[in-house]
Amino acid sequence: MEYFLETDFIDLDSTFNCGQCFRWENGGDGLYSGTAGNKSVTVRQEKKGMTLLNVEKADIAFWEEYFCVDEDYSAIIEKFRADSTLREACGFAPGLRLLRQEPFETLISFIISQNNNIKRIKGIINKMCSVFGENGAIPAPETLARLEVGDLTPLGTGYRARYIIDAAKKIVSGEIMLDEIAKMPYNGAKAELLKIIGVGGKVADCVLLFGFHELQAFPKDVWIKRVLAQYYPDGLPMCMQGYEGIAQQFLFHYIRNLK
DNA sequence: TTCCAGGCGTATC
DNA sequence: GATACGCATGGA
Repeated sequence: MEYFLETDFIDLDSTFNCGQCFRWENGGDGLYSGTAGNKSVTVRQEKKGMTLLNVEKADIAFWEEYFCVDEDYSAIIEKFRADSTLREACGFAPGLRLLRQEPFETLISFIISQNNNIKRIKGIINKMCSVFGENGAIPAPETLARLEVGDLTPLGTGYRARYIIDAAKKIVSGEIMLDEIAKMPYNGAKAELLKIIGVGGKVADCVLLFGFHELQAFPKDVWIKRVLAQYYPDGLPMCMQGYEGIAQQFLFHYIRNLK
């Protein structure tokens, strides 16, 4: 069935291409096809929201959650206007919205992302899903935990192969419990994620922000470090407080697309 | 050929 | 705690 998912405003192009997700493809004419968790859908850009083109009724709630339809961005962006740099970044892509992604998929994706570029990240994740996943979804932790480094290196994961396997093993063994992390405050949740080999502060913050919707997480990658040095040498402005992660994403998308 | 990419582990101080 | 270096891979 088709379903109109109403939001205040969401720009699918900047939302899917701002580096938070890796599994959406632009089909042209305002159409995008993507996979999240074990569900796939095609969406069409609308003025206020989007139309889900091939969705089952039972999955509508899932996509409403995924697209965070109840987040009040007009209020958040209004607060951000107190800072001139952030005001420009929001003006550059006013319809950019954070997604609420599946934690394990986000964890594996951002382990792969380290010291890598977005195009390659997408390719590696897509290969991993088609080779080891069911129906094109990200492989289950149990599947990845059974692999050896040599099984993954053909995908191009490079030295990150052992990190991926370590993450999967710690989840299968129960040493890391994503359901528990979801309930924990930011600092404790981050400490748990840091137990995984290959997960440092930046990857942990990405997982918390994109996978657990911890909006105070502020991932510091090479691009954002340049932003901090150039625009915020004395720290982040007050107007970001509580929504540092959303601000980060506007800034990241802005700085990457400046000529 | 060298440099870089949504960094991190390890060694060393 | 800070800093230096190596690391797989492929595109520029």
